[in-house]
Amino acid sequence: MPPRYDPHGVEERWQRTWEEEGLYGADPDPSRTPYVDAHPPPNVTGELHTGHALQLALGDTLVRLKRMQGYNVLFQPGYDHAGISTQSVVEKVLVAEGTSRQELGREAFEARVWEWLHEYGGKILHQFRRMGASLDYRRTRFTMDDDYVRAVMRLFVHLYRRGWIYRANRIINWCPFHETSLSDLELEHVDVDDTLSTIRYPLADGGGFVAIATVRPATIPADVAVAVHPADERYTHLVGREVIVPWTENRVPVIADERVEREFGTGALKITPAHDPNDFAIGRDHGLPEPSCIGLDGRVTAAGLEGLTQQEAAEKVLAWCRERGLLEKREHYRHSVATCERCHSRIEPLISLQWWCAMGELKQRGLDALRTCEVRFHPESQHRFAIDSLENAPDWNISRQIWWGHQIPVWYCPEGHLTVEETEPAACAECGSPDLTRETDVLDTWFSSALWPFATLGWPDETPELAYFYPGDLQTTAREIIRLWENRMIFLGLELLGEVPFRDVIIHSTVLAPDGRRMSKSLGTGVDPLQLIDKYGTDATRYGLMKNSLTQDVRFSYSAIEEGGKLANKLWNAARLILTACEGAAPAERPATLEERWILARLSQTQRRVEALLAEFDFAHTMDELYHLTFDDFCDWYLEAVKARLYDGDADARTTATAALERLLELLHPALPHVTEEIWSHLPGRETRLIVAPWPHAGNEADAGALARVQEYAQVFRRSGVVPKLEGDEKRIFDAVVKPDRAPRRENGNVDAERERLWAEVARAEKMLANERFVANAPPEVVAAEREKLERYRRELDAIGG
RNA sequence: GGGCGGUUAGCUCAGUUGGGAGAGCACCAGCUCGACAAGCUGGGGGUCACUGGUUCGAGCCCAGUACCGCCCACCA
Repeated sequence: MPPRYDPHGVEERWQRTWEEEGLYGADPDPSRTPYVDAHPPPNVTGELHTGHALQLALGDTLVRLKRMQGYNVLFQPGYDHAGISTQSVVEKVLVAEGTSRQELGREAFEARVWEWLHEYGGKILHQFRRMGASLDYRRTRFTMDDDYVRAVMRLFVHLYRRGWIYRANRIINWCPFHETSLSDLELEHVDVDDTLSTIRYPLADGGGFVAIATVRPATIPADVAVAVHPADERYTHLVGREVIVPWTENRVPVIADERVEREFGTGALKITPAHDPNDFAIGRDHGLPEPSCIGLDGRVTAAGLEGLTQQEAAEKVLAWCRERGLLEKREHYRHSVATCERCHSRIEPLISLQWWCAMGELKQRGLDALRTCEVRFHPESQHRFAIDSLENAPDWNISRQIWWGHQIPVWYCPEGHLTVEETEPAACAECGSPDLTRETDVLDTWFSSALWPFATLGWPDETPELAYFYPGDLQTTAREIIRLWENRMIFLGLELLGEVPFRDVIIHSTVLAPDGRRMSKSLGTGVDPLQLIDKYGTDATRYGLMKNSLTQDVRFSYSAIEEGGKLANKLWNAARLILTACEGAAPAERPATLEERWILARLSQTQRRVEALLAEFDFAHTMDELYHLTFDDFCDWYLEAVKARLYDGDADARTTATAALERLLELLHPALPHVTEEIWSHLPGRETRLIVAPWPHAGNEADAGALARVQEYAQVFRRSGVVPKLEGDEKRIFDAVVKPDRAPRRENGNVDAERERLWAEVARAEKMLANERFVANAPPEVVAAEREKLERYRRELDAIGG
């Protein structure tokens, strides 16, 4: 065993060994209790980032604990086909090759995507392996696998027959680059500098005008009304009259609606239902028409402006207004606009025929499960957020106009009848026409992701896996996908299988860059976890990420990773001492010494503490406990106390030390799997791997405080230089650990300073105890604790001759 | 605008029903004593963001303010 622990090579070797020996695998076994964590499938084109790394560290730590505790653990891996993301990546390749998706045509494009995926996709699961994630890789699933596609089709047909899927014209977010609709959740809002124009709409019956403010004059040709707030006295006399829209010179009504902000602009709002979500809602409620003046390519279609960009059209319209004295003013205006989160094109709100999933009953079932805590989000604040999100969930736009994805299983006949089947029907269900055309839209990626916890187990077939592993137990995810994913898995699990897919959802912290900003490639603030693994090792990276994971947002910290590296090295050297000090010593029989009873008690105590912390998913404090157990208790006190006997060849000391080390390794394994398994393999007589070693039973903790007095006196000695009066075992341990004869000589000043400090403490405690109100009002145990402290300070003062 | 989190040592963060301000890193000093210099021991360093309140006593509880951040919404 070399004097330094080097994770390189060791970690990858164990990752291979565990997987090859089938120790990650889980199969149905009715004699054992299952524990299931269906890990969020990353994008098939994705790369490991710190969010994944933290997510894996948390999930894997818990799953390893459960495995040791005897559960039949299924940690489910897989990929998501990630519709728009993947299509974008491949399209970029095509552009670089001088061709395009349109040129290839749909079928060839899809083939090309598969080709690309076979070559470049799916690398991220190899990166998951580098995190030591004990996923059952044999069971890797892809949301475009044949079986999975069948599950998605079944879901669509199921929901359609339930009457919850419908087709309707609504205003949607249109991405002109990807040429598809996007859900609200796929947008990114960015601030832009813009111009706010105030334009006068003359009253049709003469006698003045109404001025409105707009940032999009190009949409004026599609105006169908001007709206004012019903309580706005400036305008009440105009409601019901008509104004003339510039450029088109159409007559439109002035209407009253409470959604108009009186304070913004002039307090009057032009209504363009076809190109603004808010206007769309107002228009529908007032029964207004919905003419359009902008096409799918983002260009203007209005009469006289055909084919112009919106910028060009705006200038023409504004010039028209200026000539007629209708342009009141133009001013700089900074506001946020919606962009596509993938390509950052500006989103066009358009009215379009789309497929929708009604949320009514599904939402209700999900809410019931959340409110009764059948599923619990952790921390509690995220549980409330999940409920709020679901309560406010609008109907779900499930169709996308892209090519990479699950094509919607709807066929149209020439008569316009719809046939909805899982597989291609021979004829129209209504008129029998064999002339069928399939819907070209594909489904929203999250529609298929929502099946993950059960489609991975074989649903809709009644497989042994589904029967045994469903419902699962755990989900570990990021905050931003609670609405996109978690809530939908919950209500679909209830709808399709009658049970929630998991009990607990850990919402982990967001890892911010060291400077406190969001980690992002474009800001250059990202930290690459693979580089961390290369530099510090996987165990250190896992430890460091989990150490700082307590609050909602947490800054990345290199020093926390380094701390993990030190912990691994410390452990390594503790093992080196125990294993090399007295090789080949003969066994003997003697009662356990004070320090031996103490360390075993401390190990049990920490174990129970760790179990309690992990039951509450408190990983940060778990790391803290493990660190101090290893450094302070195990190395600095216990090993220092028994070291001499180990070198003297005391076989009992070695036996106990090895047993204590085993316990320590077991406690540390879930968090630091590699270094612990490596040390474990050096222990004599190992028959099983640590990864599947049984989690220990908590033992006797009576002696956990046995060294308290020695530790107190060590403090006093180290500060004052006065050797305390101790006897027997206590003196022996004190001498071995503190080594008073080797300590540097102290000047009298040290004694005086320590004496002064203790006197101050005594005075403070005496004052508190003399305070009648304190003694009367404070809880008895607090008063008792204060008396104990006072006694301790007096004892320590006595020890240094105060 | 809404929701949530944060503000404690130079940095990253703990601080468990209110009762002696902590850890790791960094810094300084001393230790090569048969595991580990990625070590051991000690030390310096804090107006616990601010204001007010409750209390014998507040980092912690209450009210308010400021600033930082994450998520959501979108007033055209």
